[in-house]
Amino acid sequence: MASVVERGEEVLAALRDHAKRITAPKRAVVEVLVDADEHLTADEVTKRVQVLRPDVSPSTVYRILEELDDLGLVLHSHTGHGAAVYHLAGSSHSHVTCEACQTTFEVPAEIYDRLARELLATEGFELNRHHVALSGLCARCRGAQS
Amino acid sequence: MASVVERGEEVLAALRDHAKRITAPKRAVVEVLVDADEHLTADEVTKRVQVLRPDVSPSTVYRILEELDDLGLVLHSHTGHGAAVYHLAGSSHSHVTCEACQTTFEVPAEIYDRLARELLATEGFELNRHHVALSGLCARCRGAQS
DNA sequence: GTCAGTGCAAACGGTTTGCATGTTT
DNA sequence: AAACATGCAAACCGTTTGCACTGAC
Repeated sequence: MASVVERGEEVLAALRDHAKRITAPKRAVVEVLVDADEHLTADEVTKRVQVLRPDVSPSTVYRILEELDDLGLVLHSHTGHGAAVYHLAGSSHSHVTCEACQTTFEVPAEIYDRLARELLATEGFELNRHHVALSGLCARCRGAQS
Repeated sequence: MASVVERGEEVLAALRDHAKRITAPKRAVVEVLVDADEHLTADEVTKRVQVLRPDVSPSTVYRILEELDDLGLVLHSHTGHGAAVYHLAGSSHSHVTCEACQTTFEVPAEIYDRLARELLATEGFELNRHHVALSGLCARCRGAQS
């Protein structure tokens, strides 16, 4: 596993390779994403970026996230409630979001394998494992149910 | 399979049972949903309702859809792009949405069964099969890819 | 007559965009 | 210097809400 610094450098190198300019806001966004353990909304990314660089604007963060997304360096997923969440591309994973507490969890992408195969075989539908988070109840909220 | 008229009456009866009032806008929304073959966004429902009753407002349609949803008479699902889609509750189904053409398709809920079992066993996560639509490429768009 | 339901308009959250300015190359 | 990236503010889409009024019961 690459170190945090290495991952950040990789991302910046990929930007350079695609003839994108390396700017202070981009460095900050990449740093925030590399350091993030969880999945962050654009707004959370913005807030963390602004700790480092107070005058980076939300729209710039959106534009940077979109650029990184287009290059496949970042993935976003929709949770069926509220804002999309972003994270660095890397290990193949999928998401599930708890309808009660709104937490998004990663689950191994392999769990989708059979589903993906069946969808392809029966419907000709090619599943994108990361673009939406499945919805349901997490263990904790399931336990806490009234 | 109940006829279109019967389904509408069932829904209205359920409203009555829950001490909800039966109003012209509600009748129109139910009629639109019963007649709809596809999955409709709130906006599409509104437009169709307004053919019957021009001064039903969008907010009323949202409120009615929410009421029907709360009572389990209507289901909505989020597609990872744009507006949520609504349809009458009934046969158990799940949805997949094509990222290219934005069409939402129904697929048998049983396709999710193994996934649901594995999520429950390994993560303690209880899948809600209808609340989000899986994302990917439909057969047609997969073929048309450049 | 009462109260739930409605229409309207305004607010909302999340995201995108136009434009003038700033910064990387 | 040229092109791209940024900040700001305004627009945008989908949805929700406050309020005064209407209509179902």
